[in-house]
Amino acid sequence: MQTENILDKLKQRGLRLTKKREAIIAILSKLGKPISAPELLELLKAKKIKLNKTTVYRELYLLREEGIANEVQLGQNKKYYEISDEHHHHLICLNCESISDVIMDDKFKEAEKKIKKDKKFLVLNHSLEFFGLCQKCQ
Amino acid sequence: MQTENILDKLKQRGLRLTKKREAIIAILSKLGKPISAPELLELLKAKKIKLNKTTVYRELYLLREEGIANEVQLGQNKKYYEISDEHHHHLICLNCESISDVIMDDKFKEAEKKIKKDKKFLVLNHSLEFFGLCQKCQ
DNA sequence: TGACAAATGCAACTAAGTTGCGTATATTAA
DNA sequence: TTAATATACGCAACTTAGTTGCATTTGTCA
Repeated sequence: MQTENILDKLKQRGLRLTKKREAIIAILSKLGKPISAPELLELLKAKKIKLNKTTVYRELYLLREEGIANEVQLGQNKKYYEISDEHHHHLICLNCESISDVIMDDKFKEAEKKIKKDKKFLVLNHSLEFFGLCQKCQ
Repeated sequence: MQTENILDKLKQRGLRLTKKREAIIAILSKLGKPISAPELLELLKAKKIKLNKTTVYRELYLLREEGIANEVQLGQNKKYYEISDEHHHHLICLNCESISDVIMDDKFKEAEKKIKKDKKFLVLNHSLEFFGLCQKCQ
C-alpha cells in the first residue's frame, strides 16, 4: 500500500494527518520489510525527526487497529511491524539478521481443516518464519 | 524424554545433579508444553522450591546448549521453553492463551529447496505457529 | 575429608514496552 | 479567520523480561 493511500484511509476514519504520522508511515511504506519500534525510533532520529518513543508505540498500535500494519515475531525479543500486504512469510538470516519476504503458495488450508477436525482448534491465522543463512552469509 | 534420562545425560557431560536442577527438569518434562521463564519461576515458588531468577535463566540456557530444551517464540513478548522432542508446531488460543502441540507431516522440504533455488537463502530451521480458538473458547 | 569446579544468590543493570496526565495542534463549524 | 475540541504528542515514572559481575555455597571425585 502506498503512503498516500494510507493517509487517505486514515483521514476517512477521522484521524489527523500530522508530519510525524506521515513520517512513520512513509518509512514503513518504503522500507518494504519488518522493522522494530527501537529501529524505527533510530531511523527517525537519523532523519532529524524528533518524536517520543511513546508516540511511536501508540502509532504502531493505531496502524494495527486500522488494519494498515501487522505485527510479526521474528525470534528476537522485540516485535516487528510491516505494512499489511499480500500474505507472506520471512527469511531471517541467523548471521547478519537481515530479513526478507517470501511468498508461498498456501499449503495451509488443508492443514487447518485437519487441525479443526483432529484437535477441535479453530485456526484464525498462522505465522511461519524460516531461519538460516542469506546469500552473502553462506 | 524422561526426567531420569535427562539427568543421566547431564551427569555424563560432567554436570551436577542438584535438587533445583532436578526440579526444573521435572517440571519441563512433565508439563509437555512450552513454558516461559516467569511462569516457571511462579510454578517453582508454588511448589515451595526457592530459587533465583538468574538460576532459572542460566538453567534454561544450559539445557538449550545441551540440546535438551528448545526455545520457541509464541507471539508474546517472552520466550518459551520445552523439552526437545519430535519436531512439531503449536496451537495458541488467542482467548485463553493455552498452548498445545501439533505434529504435521512435513510439507517444508520442498518449500525449502525452492527458497534455496529462488532466493539463494539456505534454510536451517523454521517456526510455524497457529493462532486461533481452542475448543473451550470457540 | 578436602579441593575445586560447578551451581546458586544477590544486587544492580539494560532494553522493550506501558501508563497517566498535562500540553500542543489539526480539523471542523461558526 | 477564529474558537472549540478531540486527537496527537511529550514527559516522567513505571513494569516486565532478561543479563552481568561477583561473592558464596555445594556436589563430586580423588
